[in-house]
Amino acid sequence: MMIPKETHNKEAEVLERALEAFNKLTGLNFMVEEREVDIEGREADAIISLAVDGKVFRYVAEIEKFLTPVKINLIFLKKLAQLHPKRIIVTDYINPNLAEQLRKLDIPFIDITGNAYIKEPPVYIFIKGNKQQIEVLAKKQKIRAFQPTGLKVVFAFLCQPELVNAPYREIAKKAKVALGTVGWVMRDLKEAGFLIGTKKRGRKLINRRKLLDRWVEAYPENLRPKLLVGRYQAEKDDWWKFTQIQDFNAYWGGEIAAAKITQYLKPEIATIYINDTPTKFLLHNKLAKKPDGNVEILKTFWEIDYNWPYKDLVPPILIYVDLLATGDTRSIETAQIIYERELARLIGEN
DNA sequence: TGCGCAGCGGTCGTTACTTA
DNA sequence: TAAGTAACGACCGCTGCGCA
Repeated sequence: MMIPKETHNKEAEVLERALEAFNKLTGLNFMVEEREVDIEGREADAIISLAVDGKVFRYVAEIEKFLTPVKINLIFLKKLAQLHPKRIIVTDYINPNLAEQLRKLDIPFIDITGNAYIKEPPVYIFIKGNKQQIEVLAKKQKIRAFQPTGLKVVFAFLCQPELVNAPYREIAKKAKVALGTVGWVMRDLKEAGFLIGTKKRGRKLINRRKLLDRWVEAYPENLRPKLLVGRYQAEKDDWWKFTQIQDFNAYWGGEIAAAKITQYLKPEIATIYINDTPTKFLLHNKLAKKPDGNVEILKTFWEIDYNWPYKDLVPPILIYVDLLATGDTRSIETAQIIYERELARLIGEN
């Protein structure tokens, strides 16, 4: 995929400034050894090294802008999969919550305000709480493909890649969006390097893994909150084992769906996607409204018939993203299992 | 300091027009 | 005639200002 020169310059600036801030604050010397290197067939932003007491620690620097909790969980997944040994996140700003999350997952980072986490025994550095600088390096671009309606279209494409060759009207129907939206999303996906071709020559979705990552980052922020009907509390923990969810025109998502597929997880939060108003479902399962309850009900947003044997579960992409959004280690590990079993073939990694 | 209102900008749906 | 594009308007959310 072609990456604009401007993007490279901004990433280089983030790296320079993060190293400068770290060195100034700690008195140590982090330096760039190589830029844009090929590591195990994947392009990495840079190799940086830190020399302490005659020892040199080398890291693959991954320059990330606008870090979110879900993005961190994705990074953790790659760490689990051992895609890059010893990677360090270099970013513009890490707030104290994100810093704690990174430390818990043992992911090293530095940012341009001097926040940092490095654990290389006997070296241990953890700096958080440095305030974000007012000037912003780059404004977060609003791309329609990753706005609420765009996310619905991209979800339909990820679940049914052949849908990109359907007429816009059919895409609009399957993704439950307006016709005009499809045109905007197609344009965005082409510009971002996720779609090639024309209706005449045939369109094709490319860089699907990266597209999935972008969707997973954007969904919890831009679409999921709009789907939430409410949170509820059940009388018993195992209530869900006795419910035929299809009778209510609904699907299990998140931890319950993951538990049913993998038997690896003991569900703590029940996520339900429902087509109709949930009144009958609530009454039947004796669910009471509670803001911090462990049952969350969301509206469905797709009309595609996903081809897999679990008719009472949401498509696996949705299970994957809901697990990543919960954030605990076991859920992230389960997300990785779902990815390997159900998603890798879908996005063409096998 | 907190609340409410107004204005503005962005998003998205509808519809009409263009193109093949 | 079907499919894609563009224009327009409605709606929603954010921000800033004024008032209590």
